[in-house]
Amino acid sequence: MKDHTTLLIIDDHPLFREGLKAVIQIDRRFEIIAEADDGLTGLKLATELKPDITLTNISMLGIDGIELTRRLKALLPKAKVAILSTHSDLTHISLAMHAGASGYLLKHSSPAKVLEGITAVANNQTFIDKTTSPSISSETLGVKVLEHYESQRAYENLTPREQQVMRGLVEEITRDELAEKLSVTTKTVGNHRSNIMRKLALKREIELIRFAAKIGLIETNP
Amino acid sequence: MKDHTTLLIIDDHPLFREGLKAVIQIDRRFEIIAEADDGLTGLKLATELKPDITLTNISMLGIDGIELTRRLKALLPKAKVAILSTHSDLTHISLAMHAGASGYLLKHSSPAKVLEGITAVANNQTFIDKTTSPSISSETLGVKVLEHYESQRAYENLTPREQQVMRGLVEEITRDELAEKLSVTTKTVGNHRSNIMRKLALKREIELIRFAAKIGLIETNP
DNA sequence: GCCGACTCGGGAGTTTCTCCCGAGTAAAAT
DNA sequence: ATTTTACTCGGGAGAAACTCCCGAGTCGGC
Repeated sequence: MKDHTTLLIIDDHPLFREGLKAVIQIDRRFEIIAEADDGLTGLKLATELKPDITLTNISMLGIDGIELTRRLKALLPKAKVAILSTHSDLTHISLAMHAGASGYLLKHSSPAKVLEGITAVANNQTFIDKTTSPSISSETLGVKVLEHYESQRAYENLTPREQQVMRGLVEEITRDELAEKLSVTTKTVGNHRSNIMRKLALKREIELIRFAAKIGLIETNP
Repeated sequence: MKDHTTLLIIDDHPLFREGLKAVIQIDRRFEIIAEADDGLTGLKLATELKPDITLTNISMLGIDGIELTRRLKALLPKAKVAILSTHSDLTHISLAMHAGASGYLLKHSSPAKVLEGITAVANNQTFIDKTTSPSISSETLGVKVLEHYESQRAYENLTPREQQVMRGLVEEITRDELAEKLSVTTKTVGNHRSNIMRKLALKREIELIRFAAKIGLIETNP
C-alpha cells in the first residue's frame, strides 16, 4: 500500500461527514481530498480527482451510492469504492458488491472497524462488515443479487400495457377507476391482472404489493 | 441561558456521534457530558445525569427516540429533548413534538443549523428545522398526530378476534390457510374481514396493507 | 402478404367479498 | 337471576373480482 491513500467522501449528512473526517484524520495514512453531499457531484469529483478510494453512502437523492458505484466503475474500472451504509441486509450488500464496490461498511459499527475496512480496501482487498449479517457467503450474495435482478427483469418482461396496469393496481384506486383511466373495461383490467400474476408467479394481492415495493414501484414510508 | 449547557447524545451510529461532537465542541457554551448508542442506556443516563438537553436520534433498536422522549418527559417533565433525525416527514415530526420534544433537527442540514437548533432549545424555545417540509404549522402538526393516533385507536377498537384476523390477512397466506389456522370456516374469515374494512373505513386490499404498515403491524423493508 | 406480439374483451366458472341475519356464549348490568 | 350487551361463528343471496380460454383487431417486421 502506498504510504498515502487519497479519499473522497460522499454523504448527504454534513454531520456524518464531520464524524467520518474526524475519525479518518487520526490515521495519517489517509488524506481526504474532497467531499460531496450528493451522488452527482460525487461522481464528478471522483472522475476528476481520481481518489484512491471513494467512500460513499447509499441513500442519497438523485444518484444513489449503488448507481454511483456502477457509473464510476464504468468510467474508471480501476477506481475503488467503499460503501458506507445504514443497511445491513443482504439485498443492499449484494447490490453494492455487484455494482463493483470493494467494501461494504456499516454506519453502526465502530470507528476502528470502519478504518479497518478502508485499510483493507486500500490494500486491494474486498471487505464486508459482517456485524449484523454474520453469514454472508459469496453464494448467498449471488442468490440475493439474482433474486433482485430476476424481480426487476420479470417486471420489465411484462408488456408496456401490463406494466401500466400493474402500476395502477398498486395504487389506491378502484378497478373501475383504473379501467376508466386506461379507457378499457373492468374486464380487461382483470384479464391483464390475471396475466401479470401468472407471469410474476404471484398468488395474492399482498405479494403483488410487496413485489412492487421491492422493485421500487411504490413507496413504503420509512 | 446559562453560560454552560450540558448535553447528552444518543445515536446508534458512532461515526455520527463523532461528527456531532466535533461540531458541538466548537461552541464553548455546550458541554457533552455523556453519550449512548441505544435508547435504553440513553434513557438511563438522561435520568441519572439530568443533562440540560438530550439530543437523540429516532431510529434505534429497542426504545426509539420518540418513545425515549415520551418516557423521559414522564419521569422528568422539565427535561428538554431535541430530536436529530433523517426523517423530515410530518408524521415523524408531529409524533416527536407530541411526545414532548422541544426541537426537531435534521441530519441533512448544516452544522450551523444544528447548532442554531440546540441553542434555541437551550433558550427554552421550540425549534423545528423546516428545511424540507416548509409548511409546518401547528395545525398541520395536530392533524397528523390526530391521524396517526386515530389509526392506532381504530385498530385497537377492533375486537380481539378481528385484530387477529387482520394480522392474518396482511400476511402472505391464503384465506383457507388463515381459516384453518384460526379454526373457523373461510366464510367467517370473510365476514370478519368485511367488518374490519367497514370499521376502518377502508375499501381496497392495498389500503388495508398500508394501514397495517402505518401502525407497525407489518414490516416494510427499508 | 403473413407472422408474432400486443391489446382488448366476451363466456363460463370459481373464489372472494358484502350485507343481512340468527344462534350460541360469556361477561356485565340491573 | 334475569336481562342486556358484545362477541364470535356461520348461513344465504347477490355482487364483485379473478382465472382460464378464446377470438378479433392492430401494428411493426421479415
